[in-house]
Amino acid sequence: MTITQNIKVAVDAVVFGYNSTDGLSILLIKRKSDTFHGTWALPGGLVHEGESLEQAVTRELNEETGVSINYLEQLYTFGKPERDPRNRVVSVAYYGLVKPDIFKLKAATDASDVAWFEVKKLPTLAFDHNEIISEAIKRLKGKITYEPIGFELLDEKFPFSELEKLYMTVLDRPLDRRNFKKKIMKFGFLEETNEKQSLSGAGRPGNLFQFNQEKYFQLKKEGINFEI
Amino acid sequence: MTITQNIKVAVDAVVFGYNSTDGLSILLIKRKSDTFHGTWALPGGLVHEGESLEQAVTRELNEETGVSINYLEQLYTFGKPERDPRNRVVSVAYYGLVKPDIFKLKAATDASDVAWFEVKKLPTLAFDHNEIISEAIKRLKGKITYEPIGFELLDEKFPFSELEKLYMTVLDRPLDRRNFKKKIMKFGFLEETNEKQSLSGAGRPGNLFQFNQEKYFQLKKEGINFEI
DNA sequence: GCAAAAGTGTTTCAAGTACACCCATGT
DNA sequence: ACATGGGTGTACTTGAAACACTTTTGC
Repeated sequence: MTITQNIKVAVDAVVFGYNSTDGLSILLIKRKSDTFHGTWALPGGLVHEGESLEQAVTRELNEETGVSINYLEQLYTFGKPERDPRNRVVSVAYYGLVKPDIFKLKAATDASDVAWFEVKKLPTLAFDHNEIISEAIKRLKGKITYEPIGFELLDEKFPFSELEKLYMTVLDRPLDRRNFKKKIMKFGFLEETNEKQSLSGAGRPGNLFQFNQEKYFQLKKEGINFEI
Repeated sequence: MTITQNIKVAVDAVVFGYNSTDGLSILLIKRKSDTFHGTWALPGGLVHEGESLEQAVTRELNEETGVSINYLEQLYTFGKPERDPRNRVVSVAYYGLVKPDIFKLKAATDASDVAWFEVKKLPTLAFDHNEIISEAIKRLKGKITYEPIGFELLDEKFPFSELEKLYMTVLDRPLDRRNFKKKIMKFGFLEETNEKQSLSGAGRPGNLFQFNQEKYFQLKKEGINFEI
């Protein structure tokens, strides 16, 4: 019954960023170590002795990419014996969402070893990272329909069309503008401001909206259930 | 960057059994090792080097309880540094469902160190196992509403009322008999047989039904979505 | 014959879906 | 003036919810 186990525990992060022109993107890093050298991979690494899994993800993200995360949730744990060719590594995958300013910022700072890739144009990744990403996308699709986490990918204040486009992008299907707005506004946690969007090109500028999280939590406690 | 990590990887299993008299129950074992000696806990243990996480759960369940599982799904990974007082253990929790015959069988064989506990009458458990169970129940509640996994807790053939009671027990709310039956039967994967229930007491015996899994998978491919 | 459980339809109400025209701005 | 994107309401259809009496069996 005395087993000397030598399995490493790692975390990996699927970080999503969004804007209406590029769609949904994922943050990747180019590997520097021998295994899969030069290959793109998810940010992540071994968990330290004294830290929680969430702390490990946050730390690794900060070390490897410099981004700080806005919304973070555990996704799934990947543990096939052969998933790392060197030794046995069990990886607890997380997925996270960042606001557009962080998304934009890093796209600029880009030192060619950290980059955003549109989910439609992902390269082949190291280890089982493509599989992890496809699970993350599946989860995001599901989650966004019954929890209003979409706001975590938008600025504090945003035109309504941005939210609509986001949902269409993530769910990968068209949505009726009027019906979508009716549904969202009925919940009561989205507030309309008086400010107007500063549109880049032509078109009528729309009002800006903001998500009221406290109101949402309150409504949730009272038993509303958000669903798209 | 060379970190000598000494974290152990374990698996724990929340195994659900069901019958209409006792309701929903969970399989627990009484601990024999020093830490938490004599305390009830979830079956589980350290993952071996060459096996997958699923294999580890199945093996541990077999070694510790003798039950073989019918439906198994990863739940969540628990990794707080202090969750095991001895050393750092990250535990990948699974939940599983067993058919009534296995549920019954083990209740009889019971050597007082393996037992079923009704979810309403759980003792205080070792480690963070109470927390794991409450997550498992939450997940089961959610899952059973959008995937027909309830059948994994019933016999091959069962009276319709069993399914109805199961849903009421798990969801912890009343359901209208006629509306529930309408909804389930509309999907088309539940088949009515000519056999009749052999009722123990008084009452009109009902027809037995069976779940047609192939038909369900086919319908799922064609894009139905089950939802209660 | 009475208690226990199963079987069965209709009506009402709420939510989902489909759909088209006008408005404000930039060029 | 025209191209671009934003804003808005109604009619129709479908699904959800509420609801009560009859039938078969054991005792």
